[in-house]
Amino acid sequence: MTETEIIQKIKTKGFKITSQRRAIIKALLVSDRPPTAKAVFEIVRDKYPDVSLDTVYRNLNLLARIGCVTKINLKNSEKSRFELLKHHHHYHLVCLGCGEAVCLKKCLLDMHIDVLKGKGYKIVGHAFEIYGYCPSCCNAAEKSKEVELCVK
Amino acid sequence: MTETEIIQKIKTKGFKITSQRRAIIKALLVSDRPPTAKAVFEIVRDKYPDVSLDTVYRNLNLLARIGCVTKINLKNSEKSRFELLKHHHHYHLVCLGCGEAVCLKKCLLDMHIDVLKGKGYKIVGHAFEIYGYCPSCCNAAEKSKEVELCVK
DNA sequence: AATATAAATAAGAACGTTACTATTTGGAGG
DNA sequence: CCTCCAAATAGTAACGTTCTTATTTATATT
Repeated sequence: MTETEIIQKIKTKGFKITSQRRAIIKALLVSDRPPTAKAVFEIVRDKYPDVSLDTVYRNLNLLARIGCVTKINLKNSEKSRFELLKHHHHYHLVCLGCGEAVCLKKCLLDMHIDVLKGKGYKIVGHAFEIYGYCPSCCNAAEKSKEVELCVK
Repeated sequence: MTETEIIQKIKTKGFKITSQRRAIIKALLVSDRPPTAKAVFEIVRDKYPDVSLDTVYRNLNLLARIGCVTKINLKNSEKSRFELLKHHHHYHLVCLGCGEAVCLKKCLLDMHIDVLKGKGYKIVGHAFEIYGYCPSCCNAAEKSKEVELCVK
């Protein structure tokens, strides 16, 4: 999404445009990979030294709620990352070793979602992530006695 | 899983059996719905007043890593819950209004997982949750200007 | 049974994120 | 251009979870 589209959406929803909010959106746009809240905070602070971390979180979560941003919540207590909504949203296999994400085609949620919508549910989001180790990390993992397949 | 099976698995993996660890497993077994870490902590503390919350977390996470427990990480910063592994694992639609979870049949992950395993990935877990509002909560949600479908 | 060692523990600090409160600000209507 | 009010903000406290460190404990080996 472009800055203009995001601003437009915020206005449509009845929220206000503040300078901090603009700066947070810009920070998302200039980040190459989905940034953490703290990374956004540091970018915004260059221009607005008094901005609070709370403001950054509040706005990132707002953008997620109105559908401009996807909040990527990896398990294992890693920090959340905030990804600008792409038109072709997809899912990932996240390697717990190196952190790299392999893209998966989206092809399996629609059935459930359609059924639920038909029954009067309102769907606002979903999480679908597979966790594991990529081949090059498997050697290291092999030495650990903890690693095991959860899904047969 | 039974207590004996869990203990056996811990031993197999080379970890030790401590009294706190036993008490944590028992707490999982007596809980009707998957408990939070704090709930486990309070049960265990009845018998071991000096147990630390850290110990509870450490052990619950260990049980998750060795495949005895599923860690349920709802978005929106709710607390994690820890569910003893059932043989027929399934997924949920979690209502953000009332918190109720509707069970979904498991029928869609296997394809991806098989492909990945064929390529040498080691799968240790996954997250699959749909977030939204159930019909009876939709009325309340209707009044909010924030609610919107993310998935068309 | 005594010993050695890796693992587990308690206590508290640290981290990521959200909640609270008093103050400031955007933007709609006069 | 003013006024007004809901919304947004900064600052800080609180919450859930993990990390660090020094101490204790479980288990294997003698």
